[in-house]
Amino acid sequence: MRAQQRNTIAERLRLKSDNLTAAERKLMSALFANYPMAGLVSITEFAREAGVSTPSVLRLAKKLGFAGFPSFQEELRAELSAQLQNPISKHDRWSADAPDTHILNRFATAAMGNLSSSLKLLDHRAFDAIVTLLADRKRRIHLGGGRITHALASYLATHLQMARPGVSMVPSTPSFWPQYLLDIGKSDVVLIFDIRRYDARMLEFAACAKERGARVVLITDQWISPIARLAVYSLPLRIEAPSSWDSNIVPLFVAEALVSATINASWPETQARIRELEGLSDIGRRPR
Amino acid sequence: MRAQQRNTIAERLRLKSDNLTAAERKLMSALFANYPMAGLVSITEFAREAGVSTPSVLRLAKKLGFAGFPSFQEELRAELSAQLQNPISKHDRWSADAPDTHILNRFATAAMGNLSSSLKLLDHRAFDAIVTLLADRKRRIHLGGGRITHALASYLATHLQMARPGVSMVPSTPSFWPQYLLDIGKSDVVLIFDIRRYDARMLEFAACAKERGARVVLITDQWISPIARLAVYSLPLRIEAPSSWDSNIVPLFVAEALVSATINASWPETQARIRELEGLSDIGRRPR
DNA sequence: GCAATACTGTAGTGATAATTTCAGATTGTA
DNA sequence: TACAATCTGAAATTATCACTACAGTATTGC
Repeated sequence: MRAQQRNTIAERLRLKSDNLTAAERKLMSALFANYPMAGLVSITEFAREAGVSTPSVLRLAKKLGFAGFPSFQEELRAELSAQLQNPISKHDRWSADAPDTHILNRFATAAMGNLSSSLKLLDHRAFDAIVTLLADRKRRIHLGGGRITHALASYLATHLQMARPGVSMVPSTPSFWPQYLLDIGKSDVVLIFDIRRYDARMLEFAACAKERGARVVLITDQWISPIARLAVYSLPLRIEAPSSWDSNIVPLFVAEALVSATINASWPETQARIRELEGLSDIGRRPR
Repeated sequence: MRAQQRNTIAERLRLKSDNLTAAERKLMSALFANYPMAGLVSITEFAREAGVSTPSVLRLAKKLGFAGFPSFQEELRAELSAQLQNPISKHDRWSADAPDTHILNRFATAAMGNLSSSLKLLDHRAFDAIVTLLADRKRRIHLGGGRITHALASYLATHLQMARPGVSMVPSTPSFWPQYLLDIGKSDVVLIFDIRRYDARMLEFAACAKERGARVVLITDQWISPIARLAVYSLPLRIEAPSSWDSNIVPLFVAEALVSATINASWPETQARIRELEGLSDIGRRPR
């Protein structure tokens, strides 16, 4: 029977993924992280890599219809061997079974290209300087974005708020801006996401903030928002996607990297803050 | 010293091929006949395959500078692994002048690793099925997320709204849920982002929505939210980051790919809608 | 809230793999 | 043909691996 089964182990796992236990999912995930090499080590090592016990590996192998770990491994080797025979296959594909033209693969290629070329263009000293600003607790941080990028700014705000006090979102409604600007002063930092099509009103906001002495930091696309002229630092990123609009993966990447670097830059205070947050975080949740 | 050696085992063997003994040459040709798979079996089997004894294999391994057969094999695996991971491992460094340890480079490596293994894990048929649901204009779409993932859901909502009518966000305040649930019916789709730490209230919401006949779709992490049991489709993604919390780059990637695929799936109607949107989009903007 | 079920890891055991030892085989040289 | 040097594999030893039994821990269903 087993010989009839044409599917690869990867496919079989995916099909069964609904009725796998937690330990088995850990294994699946570890295997896919480096497929199929991760499974070609000893059962002990594979188990350790996935963070489970050896019996769990064995149980998974049996669940997939193998007599034991060695025969599971033999199948993996056979697959790999077959794959190495025809050089055209797989390698350049992201989602193993989907065709190259599948949107997942096309998007992955684009995202990968964007990230890679953004990072080559990006000045890491500017990045570090921005981190220094964000980590300075004497400054207040204001985050803003346009219609689309608002979600990014809000994501960054949520994370920065965990790291430090004095972080707030610029209201998305312009009519609230006057009173918001009132409280922006010399030591403040205004970080704006602005990618095409650039938001004319956001430019006005940035100009007002700068006039009041705030430092403007800009995250924009390769065509560079006009806000750049007002900004002390601006990071231009690549955002092309195989779709009718742009991809915000790289801006999100930068946002996450900024948060992480900011936290590292002021770890002792941040750690204390996060501890405190943990203590409070049951509030607003229902008891189990 | 050995660590310095950059050559592959194949190259090293060819260099040494002049002073190899008869048994060792047998091994070499057996290995090259099916490189490197032939060497990835047990020492016994490899010896038998080449027609020599096990000590001969061991002697060859030592001659090449390895401590024993296992470390020889480990090197073979490492070679193969590097070869298979091609698209990722090309860039030893992402941001040109920054050191490898710079957060930008570490984050980029993690992000690409996550993307690559998520796509291996991801069932593209489930993805396509979700797209079919999202593109079906007879269904209404409800998007929800937890504290962190709310921004993702909102990002997806913004884009889907451009593509089709009947898209709305699940309110983030649970007290509004009863009246919101009231309007959820049999043909509706509820798409939820839920990554650890999983939101217990979101689970309740999903359960209620399912009870009312809606189809629940889940985007989650590799440890899989409990909502998966209610969902018709769930996409588990990798979200590890070199920071104290998780990266949402891959979920955003999936969100963007979903939008793009949804638009493609119903292009004529969507095109008309986008044209109309263009016409309206001056409203709310000041004249230049 | 409690019992029943399913899941998971620890510890122990048998099996197999890797390594060492050593004697026999092979080769080249006088 | 004898001898030395080298090579090779059988057998014994050691280390590691694959597997089983069982008991503790979560989860589910009532």
